[in-house]
Amino acid sequence: MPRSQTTKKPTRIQREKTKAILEAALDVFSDFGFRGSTIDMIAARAGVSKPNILYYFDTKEAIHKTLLAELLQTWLAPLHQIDAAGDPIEEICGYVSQKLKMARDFPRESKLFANEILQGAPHILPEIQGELKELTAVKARVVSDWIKAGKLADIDPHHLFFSIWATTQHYADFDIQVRSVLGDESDPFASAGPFLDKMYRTMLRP
Amino acid sequence: MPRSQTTKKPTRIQREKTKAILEAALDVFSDFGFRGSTIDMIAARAGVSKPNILYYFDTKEAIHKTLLAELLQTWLAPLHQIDAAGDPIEEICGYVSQKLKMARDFPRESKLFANEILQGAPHILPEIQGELKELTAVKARVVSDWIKAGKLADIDPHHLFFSIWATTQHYADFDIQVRSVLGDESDPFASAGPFLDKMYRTMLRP
DNA sequence: GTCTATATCGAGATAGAC
DNA sequence: GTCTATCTCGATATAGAC
Repeated sequence: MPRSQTTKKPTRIQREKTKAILEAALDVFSDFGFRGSTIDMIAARAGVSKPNILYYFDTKEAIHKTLLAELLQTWLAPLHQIDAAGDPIEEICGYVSQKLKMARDFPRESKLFANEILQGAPHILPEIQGELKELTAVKARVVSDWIKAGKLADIDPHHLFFSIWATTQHYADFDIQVRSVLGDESDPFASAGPFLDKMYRTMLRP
Repeated sequence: MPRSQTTKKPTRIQREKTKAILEAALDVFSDFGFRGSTIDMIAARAGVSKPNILYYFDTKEAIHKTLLAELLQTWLAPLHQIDAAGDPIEEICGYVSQKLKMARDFPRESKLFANEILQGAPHILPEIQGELKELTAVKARVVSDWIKAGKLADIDPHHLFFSIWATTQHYADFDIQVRSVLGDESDPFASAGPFLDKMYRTMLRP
C-alpha cells in the first residue's frame, strides 16, 4: 500500500501501473494544462479507475510534480553536452539540432514545460533559479571564452541560448500554428532543421 | 439591459465597466489560462461583484472570446506593415523590433495568445487557419521576391517568420525563466534588442 | 489492491430583492 | 443595474465493501 510512497520495494504490477498513469497524465497535462486536466481524463486514458489513481498518487498535484521532476533532467541533458574542447560552431549547431530533435520526439514534455513556465513556474521555480541558471551560466562562460579566442562572432551568450530555446521549442509548443500556416502537406521539423542550422552557422561565424 | 448585448447604444457607465472587466480578465487569463481562471478572481480584480460580471457578459467564455478577438488584430498589425517597396533588411529588422516592443509593452496579450495556441487554439483556430495563414503567405511571397532579386540571403521565408515570432514572444511568455537566468539586475528587453537586430542583419545579408 | 458509492467543495450561473 | 442568496454541477478526495 503506497499511499504516501512508503519505503517498500514496488512490485512489477505497481511499477507498470505507476508508469501507465504517468504516461496518461503526460498526455493530458500537456494538452490541457494542470487546472484544465481532471483525474477522470487521466484515469480514462490510463485505463484505470479514478480511486485507483489516488491509491498510487496521493493527489493530482503529486502526479504533476513527479512528471516535472523527471522532465527537467531530460531537458538539461543536451546543454550538459556542450564541450568546451570541441569546435565552437559544431558544438552549438549540434546543440540546436539536439534541441530540435527533442521538440520533435518529446512534444508533450515540451508543452508541459511551456505550460509551467507560462504560468510563472509555480512548481519548478527553485530548479529554474538553481540548476538551470547555474548550468546556463557555466555554458555561457564557455561561449564567452570562444568569442574572446576569436572563434565565434561577438554575440551575447545568454541571449544566444534564449534564441535557441525559443526557436526549437516553438515547433512543439506552437505546432498547431506552425502546421496551420504551412498547411498540412509537409513535416515542419524536416524543413526547420536546415533552416536553423544555416541561421546559426551564419550568425556565429567570426 | 445588455444580457446578450442587444442592439442598444451603451451608456458611459456601461462602457467603463465593460472595459474594467476586460482589463481584469486579461490580467487573470494571461496568468492562469482559461481553465485556471475563475470569475471570482476577475470580479475581485475589477472591483465588481460576480453577478455583475455575468450581467455584462453572459458567460466566462464570452469574456475570453472578446479578448481574443481584439487580440488578433493587434497581433497582426506589425506584419501588415512590412512593405515590399522598402529596403528588405530594414523592413524585416523593423518588424523584429516592433514585435519585441509589443512583447515588452503587451506581455499579457502575448501570454493570452501563447496559452491559447499551446492548448491547440480551441477558440481561435479558424482565424489562425484563415487570416494569419493568408497574411503570412502574402508576406512570405514578398520575402521570396526579395531573395530572388538577390537582396536577401536564401532562407525559408516561413521559418524566418516562425523564428521571429518565437524569439520575440519568448521574452514575454517565458519571462520568469529569462529573468531567473539573467538575474534580476538588468532589463532583458534592453539587451535583447541589439542581439536580435544583429542576429537578423547577419543572417539576412545576401 | 481495486472497486462502488459518497462526502465535500469550489465555481459557473440564476433568482429575486432593492 | 446591482446586490445577496442560492441552485447546480463537476471534480477532488475518501469510506468502506469485496
